[in-house]
Amino acid sequence: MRHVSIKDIARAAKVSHPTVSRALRHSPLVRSETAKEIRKIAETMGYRPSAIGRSLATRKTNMIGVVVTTIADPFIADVVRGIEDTANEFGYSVFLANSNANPDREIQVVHSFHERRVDGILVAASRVGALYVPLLSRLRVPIVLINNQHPDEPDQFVRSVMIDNIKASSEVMGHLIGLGHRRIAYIGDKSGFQSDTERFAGYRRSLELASYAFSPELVVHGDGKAEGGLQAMEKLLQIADPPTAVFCYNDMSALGALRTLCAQGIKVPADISLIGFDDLAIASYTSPLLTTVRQPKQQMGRIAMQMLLDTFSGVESKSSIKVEGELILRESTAPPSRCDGNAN
Amino acid sequence: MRHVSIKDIARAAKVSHPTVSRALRHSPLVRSETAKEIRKIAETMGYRPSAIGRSLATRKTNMIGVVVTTIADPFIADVVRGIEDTANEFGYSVFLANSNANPDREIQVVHSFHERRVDGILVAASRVGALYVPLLSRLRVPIVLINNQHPDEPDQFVRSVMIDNIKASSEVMGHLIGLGHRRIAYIGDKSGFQSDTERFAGYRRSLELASYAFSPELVVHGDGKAEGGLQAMEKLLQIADPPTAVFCYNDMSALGALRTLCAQGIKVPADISLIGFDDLAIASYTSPLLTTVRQPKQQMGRIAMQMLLDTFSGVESKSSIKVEGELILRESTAPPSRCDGNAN
DNA sequence: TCCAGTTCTGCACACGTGTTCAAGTGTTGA
DNA sequence: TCAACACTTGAACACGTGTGCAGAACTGGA
Repeated sequence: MRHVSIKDIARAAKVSHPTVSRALRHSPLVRSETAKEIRKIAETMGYRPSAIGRSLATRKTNMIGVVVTTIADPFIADVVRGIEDTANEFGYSVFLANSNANPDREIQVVHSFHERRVDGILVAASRVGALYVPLLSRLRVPIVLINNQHPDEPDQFVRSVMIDNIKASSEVMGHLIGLGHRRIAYIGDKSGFQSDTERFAGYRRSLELASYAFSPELVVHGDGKAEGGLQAMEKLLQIADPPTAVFCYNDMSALGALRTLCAQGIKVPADISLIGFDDLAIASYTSPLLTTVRQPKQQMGRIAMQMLLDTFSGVESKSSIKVEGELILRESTAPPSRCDGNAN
Repeated sequence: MRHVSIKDIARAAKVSHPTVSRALRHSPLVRSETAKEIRKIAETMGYRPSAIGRSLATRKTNMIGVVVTTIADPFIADVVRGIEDTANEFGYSVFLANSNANPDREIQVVHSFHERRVDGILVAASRVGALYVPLLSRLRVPIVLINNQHPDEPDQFVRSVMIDNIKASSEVMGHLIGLGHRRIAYIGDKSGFQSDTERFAGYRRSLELASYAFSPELVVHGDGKAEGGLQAMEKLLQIADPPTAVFCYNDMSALGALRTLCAQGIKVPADISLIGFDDLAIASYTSPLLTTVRQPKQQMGRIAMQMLLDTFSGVESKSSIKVEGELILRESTAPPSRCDGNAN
């Protein structure tokens, strides 16, 4: 016999297994001396109740599934940390699954979570395919999306927590415009991601509010990673009238952009101002230190998990929560040095 | 009824549930037309077998537990990615648990994994407490430690995969010494971690082989994170005869050190050479690009998971695997510029 | 001593699956 | 026609836990 079971201690304590079950769960239905004795024996025998057996009986697994694009993304890693902390605190275990942005893999992950009968699912992937959420929602399992507004009509099973991208984006632009920049570029993620779309919307709207021209050539798409930012910046430097400031979709892109600038001997912020998004740990260790928007990453994870817990306990809660970003001014932005091409 | 069970399709197909079980598992014991019919019905009814029920019957959960110090560490995140990829490929799901280097939490995690009856455990934490491994090994569950040699006597349940620290460390020192450096500092992790101890041992031995003096003031302990590297570097710059080269325990420490150097206007590598360990993605985006030792992080995760799979299938395999690091020469090292203090 | 009420305990079943074994059906050859 | 055999199926049980319900044991009062 591999593991000691409830019946083993029942035998040792000369009682029936339901009595053991009750004693260990501190049920008032069992005489306190008996309970104490049983607990002592269980302790001695190193008994640990099987979550498998319990799950089968209670139809609750106390497990949640977390699907991420890749855990190697520092932003996601921080979110997952918040999730896991909270989950652990409330006795839940988390399954981690990387989708690698691969649709087949995503479907496989959903099936896997389904078969394991997770109590809830958290999604911290940059993209939620059209196929994906419907598939998830058919599971009739509570789901919370992180930085991924649900595209379809409201669904009783799908909730979300996200950052107020438009507002944060407007603050970024307000800062740059306030410094005197007029030719401001935007380095985005791959198109189609909600976060990117919204941050870009804030960028565009800020230009309009300031009555500055929108130049399509100043918008370049990266891939949300350093390499994409690096290449995007190279493109921006090739245009006839390059920008004096660059707003990057996220810090990793900014890091890549910074690399390109540094390699070409362009000074930041003297020649070009650079601003990121996320406030990854690394943004405090670049040269110059990166001005960026702080996302409460870990807290977003905690909130998402808490929303799930609320759903489990039947607590009424909002189906969507928006958190605020915070503009962190460091060293990578300054007033433009050279004369603006189209000054009036 | 919440989920459709095997009995539901048995009823629908007018057969008994064992037949359904066999049909779905493609057992040759069931007539092929019957099996086909059953599978069709199962498909239609959206049936997904319950892993809970299956686990109870088979006494295998196809789940593994992964305990890490914190998933926010980029090195660990990459290792976990390799683990999860391989696990997923073979139908295993992974539980992720952050210990946060908190002993209470570690014990809790072990209990949690035990109750969930995971088939195996992977540990990618920087430190394995004296309390920790014995507790784990009492579970009689296969364990693979990553970059954490098991301290005690050989244990049939505990295996390990790790990088050859001494060799890599010697290569680093060989490179620096070859460039002409004599005063080489070492910025370590917190004391007591095996990786740190071994890398330091390589450092020390290389000095001896070159017949260079070992100066205790050139050894400073950080915390394995950027902040620790930053502070350690500040200390090194305060000593009377500062080093001409610094070997950092890992890239995060190097990043912090680089920040200090940059802030004080010290040029890398012109004034001081800097070298890291890990080859995190970010090492390719610093200024200057960081010379470092590449650890095959994702591959180490894959190997560790594969060792676990081998154990499950009873394949004989080594109880300890050592992988090689690779010195990646980039821009942060150069010959020393100033005269060595104690030239002979 | 007996009865009613309270406190405690165990039987039986449920949860969803896999497996052993016996029995059923059909086929072939004598 | 019957036996031997292969093929197919289902009854029964196991895995480990939780729970409704009946009944046992105990307590207190008349």
